[in-house]
Amino acid sequence: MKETGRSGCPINLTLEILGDRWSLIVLRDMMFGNRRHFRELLSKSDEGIASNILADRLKRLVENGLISRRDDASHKQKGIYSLTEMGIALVPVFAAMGDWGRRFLPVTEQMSIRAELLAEGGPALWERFMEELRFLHLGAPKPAVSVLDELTEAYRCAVERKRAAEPAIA
Amino acid sequence: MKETGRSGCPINLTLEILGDRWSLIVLRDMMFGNRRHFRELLSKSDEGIASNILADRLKRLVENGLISRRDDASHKQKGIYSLTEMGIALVPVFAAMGDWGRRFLPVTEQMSIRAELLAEGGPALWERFMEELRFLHLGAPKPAVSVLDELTEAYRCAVERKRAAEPAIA
DNA sequence: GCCAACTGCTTGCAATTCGCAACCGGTTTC
DNA sequence: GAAACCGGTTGCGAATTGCAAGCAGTTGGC
Repeated sequence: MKETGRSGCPINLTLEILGDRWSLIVLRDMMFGNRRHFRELLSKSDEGIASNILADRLKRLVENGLISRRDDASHKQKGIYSLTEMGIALVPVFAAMGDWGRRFLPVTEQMSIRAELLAEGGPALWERFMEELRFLHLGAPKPAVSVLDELTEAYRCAVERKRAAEPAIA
Repeated sequence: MKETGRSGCPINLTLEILGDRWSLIVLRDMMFGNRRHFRELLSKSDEGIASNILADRLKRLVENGLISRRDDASHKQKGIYSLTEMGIALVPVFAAMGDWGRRFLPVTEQMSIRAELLAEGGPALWERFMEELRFLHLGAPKPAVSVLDELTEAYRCAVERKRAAEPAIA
């Protein structure tokens, strides 16, 4: 996590920045859940990140150039976190990790639907998704269709199906 | 790192297993450096992993099914660690991470040559590499050509070039 | 104008993990 | 017979983590 490592290997340097339990979780929520505020990231986290950890990771991610922070014009205390191009470029990494995880780990069906779609779509879909993230986070032109909407809708449907199939648990 | 997380998200589960500073380093050395013994992984590590950390990670990786351990017939004390199919399937993840790292982080030229080749080769090359890893680690048939040799040779050449260009440092 | 709810964090503290170094019994080599 | 090598283990101080509580300033509803 600290930049004290001595190897210039891409894998090593990547792990020095992202090799912990929470950094990629935060980025995942910003990317796929479109969470942009501190409280959003804190309270809507499926994994229950602690506020001090979240504050530390956001600071570190800003320092490392993966995200940026600006004040929210509508609320003097709110800050808005945005992905940078460096953060957006992690889409293929998430796609690869998600695909691996859904194949080998005990994922829940509804949580893995997005990973499945992303894997099926391949690099072409990733590029469209990245274009959309550039619109949402960097003010680039709005793409014609929303990949995020498709992923989110598929996830919502999967949750709905699950809920219908097991009403006792819900 | 502990499996106490509560989300069935593929990314989260992947991070619970691999989300630390060393696990992927160990796998990288086994995969790209063909290091199979404890001492090999310990002393030839560019990053200088500590022996207790290495022992812990190897144990955990075995427990999680990413690698396996068997005794070396040629030496009563040696153990041989092998990648499982689950570990070999991380090739696309390494490719994505390596490509991202080499684009956005201060990598050294010679260390990033393999990441570059892997990114350029795309899924077709990754599959050939995985086939070779299945040969090296799982006893599958030997492929006609060795991707690992190509990557290693390219790396060796890059080091050689570097050494020739800056003899004072070497 | 007033109060409750909400904002992004910070602080304190206990428990876990990390990183370093030294060490260990057994094995192989020379 | 000695030295090097084998895969780890142990001890220990430092850093990190996770949890809970708290905080000053801001906003929205009435």
